[in-house]
Amino acid sequence: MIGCPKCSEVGSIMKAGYVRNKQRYVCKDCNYFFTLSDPGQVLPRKKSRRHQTTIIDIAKAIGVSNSTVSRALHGHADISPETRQAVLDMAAQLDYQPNQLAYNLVKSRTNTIGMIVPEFTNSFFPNVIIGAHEVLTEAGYNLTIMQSNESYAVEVSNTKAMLANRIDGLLISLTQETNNYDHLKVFEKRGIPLVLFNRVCDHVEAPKVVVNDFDASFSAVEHLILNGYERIAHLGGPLNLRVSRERLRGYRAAMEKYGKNIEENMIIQGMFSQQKARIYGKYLLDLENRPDAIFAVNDSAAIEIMLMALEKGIKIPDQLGVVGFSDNPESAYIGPGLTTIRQPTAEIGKTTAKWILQLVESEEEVKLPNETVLKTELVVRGSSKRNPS
Amino acid sequence: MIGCPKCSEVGSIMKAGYVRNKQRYVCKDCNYFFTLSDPGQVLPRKKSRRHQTTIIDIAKAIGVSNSTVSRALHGHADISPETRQAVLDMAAQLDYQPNQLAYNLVKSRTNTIGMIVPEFTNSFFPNVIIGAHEVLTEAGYNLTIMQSNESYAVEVSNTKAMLANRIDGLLISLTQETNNYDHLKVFEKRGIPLVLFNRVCDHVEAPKVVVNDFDASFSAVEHLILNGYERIAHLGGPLNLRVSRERLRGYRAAMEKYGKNIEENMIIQGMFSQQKARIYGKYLLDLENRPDAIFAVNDSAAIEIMLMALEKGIKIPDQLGVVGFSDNPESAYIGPGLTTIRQPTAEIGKTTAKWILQLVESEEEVKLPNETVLKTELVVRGSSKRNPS
DNA sequence: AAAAATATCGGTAACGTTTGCGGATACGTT
DNA sequence: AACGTATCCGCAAACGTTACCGATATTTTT
Repeated sequence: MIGCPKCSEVGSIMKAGYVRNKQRYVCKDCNYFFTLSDPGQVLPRKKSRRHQTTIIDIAKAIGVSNSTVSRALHGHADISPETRQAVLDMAAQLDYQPNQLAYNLVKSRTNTIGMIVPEFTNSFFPNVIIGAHEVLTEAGYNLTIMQSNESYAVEVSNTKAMLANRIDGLLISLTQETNNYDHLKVFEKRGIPLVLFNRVCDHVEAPKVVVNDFDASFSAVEHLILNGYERIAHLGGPLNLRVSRERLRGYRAAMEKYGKNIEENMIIQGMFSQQKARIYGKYLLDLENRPDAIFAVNDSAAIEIMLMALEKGIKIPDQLGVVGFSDNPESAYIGPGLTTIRQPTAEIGKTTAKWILQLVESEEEVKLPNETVLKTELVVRGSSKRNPS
Repeated sequence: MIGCPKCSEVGSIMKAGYVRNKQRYVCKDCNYFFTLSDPGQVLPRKKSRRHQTTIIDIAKAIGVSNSTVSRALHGHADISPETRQAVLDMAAQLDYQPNQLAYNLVKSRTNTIGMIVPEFTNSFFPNVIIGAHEVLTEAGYNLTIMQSNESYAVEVSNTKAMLANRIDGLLISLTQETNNYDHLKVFEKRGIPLVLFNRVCDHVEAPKVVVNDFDASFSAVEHLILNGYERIAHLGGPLNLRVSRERLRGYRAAMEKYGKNIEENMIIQGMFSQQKARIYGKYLLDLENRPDAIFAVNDSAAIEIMLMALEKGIKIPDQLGVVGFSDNPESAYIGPGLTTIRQPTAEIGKTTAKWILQLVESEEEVKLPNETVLKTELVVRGSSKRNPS
């Protein structure tokens, strides 16, 4: 028979359902519900995870309280040299590694900066990362990188993950699809600093780090014009990105300044991708009255065009001038060399990182949004060097 | 007069020093020490940090317990559809974002894989990252990347940071300086899975993902020999890395198979760096009896040599054959094109990630260390194509 | 209708730190 | 003897979640 664990009564026990597949009883006398611990059952299995030595382990080992250990490990005051040394020794002996998770939880900060980039395939973003990584590491911060893969949906999910992981600040360069910025406004609302770079937008109150796209574009097109090209096409990026708009503006401004006719069918604004570049390039080169120069939004596209021209037997730079953007490593070596705009990639990364550090480490919230414009450089190579005809 | 907070005695209170600038008292009767809370003092200042809405906020808002909210948010059973919906609605209304930190702390896992790479400047590691990133993201894991900058000290500090952040697993490619592996053995000791790739070592019990360096090297040198080159130099990497040793072995094997004399002064094993490559290249090209071909450890070095040869008026491939390793983007375009070994970079990343996922998600600890060897491909371009003389 | 099973929910220890506040001693000073 | 100062250390409450276990309320079965 079963007895009540409380009143020890035996006669008044009744079944009372199941809970988690275990028979449950109730004592009608004292109205006490209980289940019987199954003696045949294995003990609650020990955590399979190996036990990591904690502050408490150290405390027990040398007979002090955990607060003392904590203070000793962090060089606080209020502790005697002897105890401190004892703690340090024991920590080494037990191979103690602090649990950053617990630390982060209680401090509500992670010492981690998040970074979301649209792609990794061009050399641009890796180089930006190098720069940012350098100054963040220097300042004692970690860098967590995510890749949105040029997809708005992925970008949104990335920002959520960043939020959940409680990063201290976010560096982000938008995808070519991004038209809605609510996922960024969440950061404002929560007071988590944000810095945009390269692919920025105007609808978010945050510092932005960009290059002088307008000037760069202008000088590129001007360079083409001064080399005697007349009918210059522009293969641009998606217009929701400010870089694309600025580069288009620069293109138009230069054309207008020199009185060149802008043929609208020779301006293409499209997505960034190798495949699209090929399609657009083919379109331009197959025009019955094809352009004598092309200013492309990036080097990948420019190189596609150069390769295509090579196939078609179009001579570069004599019959076709080409200028790219970003100075990829391969651009220096392809054919006669690709004229392009060199961006200060590492500098962009460093500047972005410095901004976020200022924001993260400032007590006040009064930092005004600002915009840093870095300088690019026109690198003239063979693909556009022709004597003015 | 002051009364004792304990025995309410009034006559027996005496001053007993200060503690933190506050007058301290002792009751001679009950021997109770106390200080008086200063009523004029400001209340403990509110946390300046903005309050993030938590599970408890939701629970209070709709009058249930936090455990109910937790269950509702995670799609657990034991919850009615109505409550669940109410929780979900309130969560949306309060703009609740789960605190991954707390989650990680209680679960003792972070859903994050760490990755340490020696450098970012070549395209190799970024491409590996792309591959790893893809499968990890797919599996719901985050990827935290750190860069050791080819420095052993930085690598050690990186591993400590990874440990502190309680990553679930580590992917690592060693620096050229790394000779001691104690920092990796810590991971074994703690049962944290580890996968090495590319720059692996033999002294750690962990899966390794590499390419068939020996075969690749062999075929590269063989290719040179079949193109009529006789006196082939090898510009290799540091010998503590297995890749360097394997490539050297492949070089020797090919030379021996075809009965070529190996001139030991034409084998250089050195550090990876642009500067070193220039120095070693200059040495080789300045030899009074200079080699007629050079097999370099990577494309950067090979390209340095090609540029230097160009300066010196040495014709490629007629007077000098060059083969690199890794197929950087620029290699296809430089001069006559650089013959090189293409590595399946994305594949390396994916394989590495799959391994770590298996290890992380397996309950058992019995996964034997293994080694995955991926295949490379010899890409023949102009820098080595000469008819056998 | 009593007894048993089911469906929902709450209470409360963990997880590993940090930190404010106060206790306890030792020693020096009126 | 009474008081002041300084040093060192412990208590316990956070931080936000999860999960085990027990407790009701409701439905189903006998």
